Amino acid sequence: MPQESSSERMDHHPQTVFELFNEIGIIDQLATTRFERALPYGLTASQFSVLNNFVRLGGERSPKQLADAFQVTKGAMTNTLSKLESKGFVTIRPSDIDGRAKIVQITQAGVSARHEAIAQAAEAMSDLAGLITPEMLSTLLGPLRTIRAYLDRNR
Amino acid sequence: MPQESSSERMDHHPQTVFELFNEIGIIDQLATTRFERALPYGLTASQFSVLNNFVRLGGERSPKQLADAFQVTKGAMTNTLSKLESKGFVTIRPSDIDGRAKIVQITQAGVSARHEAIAQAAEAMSDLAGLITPEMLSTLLGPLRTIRAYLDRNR
DNA sequence: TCATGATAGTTTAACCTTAAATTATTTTGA
DNA sequence: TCAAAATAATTTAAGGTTAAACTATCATGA
Repeated sequence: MPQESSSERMDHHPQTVFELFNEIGIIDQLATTRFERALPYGLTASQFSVLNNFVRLGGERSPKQLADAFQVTKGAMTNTLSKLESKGFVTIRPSDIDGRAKIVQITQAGVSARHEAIAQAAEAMSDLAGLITPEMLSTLLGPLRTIRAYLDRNR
Repeated sequence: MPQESSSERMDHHPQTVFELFNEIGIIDQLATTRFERALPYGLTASQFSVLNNFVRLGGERSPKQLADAFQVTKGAMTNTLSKLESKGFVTIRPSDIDGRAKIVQITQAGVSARHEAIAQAAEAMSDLAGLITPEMLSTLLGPLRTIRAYLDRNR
């Protein structure tokens, strides 16, 4: 008899789902603020993410690819990349094979900046590594990835 | 022998902490966008939260109390409340006992708007109630509350 | 081939947020 | 009592984001 005795528990379920997103929203805000305060060169979290992505994955990417990877609009990525370019942390050149596209590449200065950023951010976040145990992490990451993937698929 | 054999696993710990906040950030963005699309009267998530808070907890509160409760600056709350006031969903009057303070109260129209918002948001989020099981919820909420409380205490 | 539609990137306007400066009022303590 | 500090709310400036409009370039298929 599916969904028969759903009254008591299911009635509260939407409320706690709402609460889940509420906690997530507050954590995002507090963690982002804390993180950005620690970043050098006036880097924002978005700018750092782009640098980090280039160092971790290597290679070159177009603004469109970056926008998709970071779930922001193309306009937002145009803005982020122009900030990074004026700081000398990326170069942007037109694509040879697609006249509409551009190609973004990290510079040596960008690699260094990312390195410093990692160091200072790790410093600022080190207390959290004490609070958040590896057990908590593995407990949280799985379900959160599932939720993120679903929201991403169905937007 | 505490933290002796920490090399392998602990070396990855900061990275996964970072990944945790990354997942949280993306979920927040996707969930907020989805949620706000469903809200009536052009309500933002912030505006809805204020209405919801008044309905759930009742009573009256000052802008400062609301700002603290929702982790935003007083300036942001001034903005949110003025939007709600111009929509007729709250009233704002000066306090009798403290000349610096104001007192905010929800209106009947505000209560109705919140009711409609709940209904439409539940509709838009109903698929998530299927994905996010009660077990996932109880698994996630505890640790997330711990992290949120810590970040809140140490900002 | 060539018109139509799709795609990449930029720009603009609108909105929300923070941080800081400002005004007004209350609280504190010498 | 009263000057100094603290508090409440607003305003301003600056920054980031989205959505939509716009330009330029490619891809499709009749």
